Amino acid sequence: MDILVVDDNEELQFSLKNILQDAGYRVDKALNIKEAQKRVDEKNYDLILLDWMLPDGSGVEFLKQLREDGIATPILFFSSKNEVIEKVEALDSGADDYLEKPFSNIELLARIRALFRRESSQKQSIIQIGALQIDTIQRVVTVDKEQVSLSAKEFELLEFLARNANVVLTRYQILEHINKDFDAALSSNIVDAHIKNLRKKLKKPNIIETVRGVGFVIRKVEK
Amino acid sequence: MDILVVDDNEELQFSLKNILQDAGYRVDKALNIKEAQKRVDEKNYDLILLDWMLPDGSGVEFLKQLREDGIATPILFFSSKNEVIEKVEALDSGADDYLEKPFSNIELLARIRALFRRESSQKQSIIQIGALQIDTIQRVVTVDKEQVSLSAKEFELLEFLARNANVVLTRYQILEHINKDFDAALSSNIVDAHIKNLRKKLKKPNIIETVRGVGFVIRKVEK
DNA sequence: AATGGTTTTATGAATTTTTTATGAAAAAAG
DNA sequence: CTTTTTTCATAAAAAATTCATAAAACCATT
Repeated sequence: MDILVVDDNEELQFSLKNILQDAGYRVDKALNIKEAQKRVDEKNYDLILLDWMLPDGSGVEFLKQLREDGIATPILFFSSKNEVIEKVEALDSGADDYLEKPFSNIELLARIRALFRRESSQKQSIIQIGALQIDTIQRVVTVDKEQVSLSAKEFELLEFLARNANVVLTRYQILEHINKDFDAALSSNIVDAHIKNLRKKLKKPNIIETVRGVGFVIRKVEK
Repeated sequence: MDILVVDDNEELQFSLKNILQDAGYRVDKALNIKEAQKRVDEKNYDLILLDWMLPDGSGVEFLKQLREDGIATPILFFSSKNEVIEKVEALDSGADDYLEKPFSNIELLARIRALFRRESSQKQSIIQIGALQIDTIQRVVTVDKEQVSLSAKEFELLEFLARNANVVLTRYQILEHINKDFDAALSSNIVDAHIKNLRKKLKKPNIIETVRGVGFVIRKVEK
């Protein structure tokens, strides 16, 4: 597993390199976009850790360039000290994940594993749909950047809907997914009850759309 | 059920293989068009999952080649990261369905099931007739790319007409199809009422044509 | 071709039925 | 004991159906 760390802060470089190498990854470094471009041309990386701001441009620009060149390597953004990542911008530009300083080594490694986990290689650990954002590693949900506190079932239900965005899920499918043990408790309105509470907590009730006669859906483009 | 997955992204290959095998399908893989061609020559697949862009050419080219060779295996296109499928081009070239990244496992499996459910008539999960498009998995109807919101019965009725394009369906046939329980409620004008509302919602009333004395029809080439 | 009568279809509105939303209480879990 | 999950009864909303009537198409006759 080859990881390229792109950052101009040598200290951070050093500590990241240690953390990653200890975890068994091979690590190369680049101090700026120009250098990063050279590395990418030479080798196929499995992951690129990309600083948000670099001396010769913004990381987003580099990311866009990479995607235009057809390079699909997973990108994990992180911010150095006082930068704030524009999360939406990052994800929209094709980033796979991001991490804000200060971050724990455990979280960093968890996110890297999530990106590598092959069974779910396509499973993003952060799901962003409009104003809704679900961080499945930190188990944090935000709407318009405001944090929302959910119960376990509510979180599962929301994640399920979000991961299957645009697919109308029946009550049965949802129940099957959030209730491990259930013998056709079809008469119950568990799902409805959770949906109600979710809508209330999310503040924006129309994030979750009711499809009458079928079920519920979160659409990427709200109607 | 044999499925051939054609994609150069090994990670995606791996995860698709897992998903599909878990769902009970046998899966072969090909990393490029050349390899895919070889596989197809050796075995009759029930479905081919085809990446939009491949290292040795575009998926569309391969699709056209297959059709020219008289191979009618259903094709489901999908895009890898950051590619955008030209949906119309895909469907016109003989693809049966398409899926854009990121796609949910449930949607993928639903679309595959839909393709297999093609008893004799080909049952596409996306039906395109002139300006009318019906995505039966996402349950979205558009006319001239404008989304139209339909009730459950309206959707069923429209799908029924669209799936039987060019066939004039009697009120009885339609009623039989959209009403599970019905004992010859022939005196009712349920169908007429739904047709009326549908025409209004679809904006273009002549998508659904009345055949006096017989019933209704959606024609592929409007008269 | 125009007329009038007949049949068929279209439509608006009222009514009934079905489906969903919700508050609150009971049960279960932690 | 507190929080979460589930159930239940009921309110609210939406959709399906019916009904009465208007409009259109058809047909036979002049």
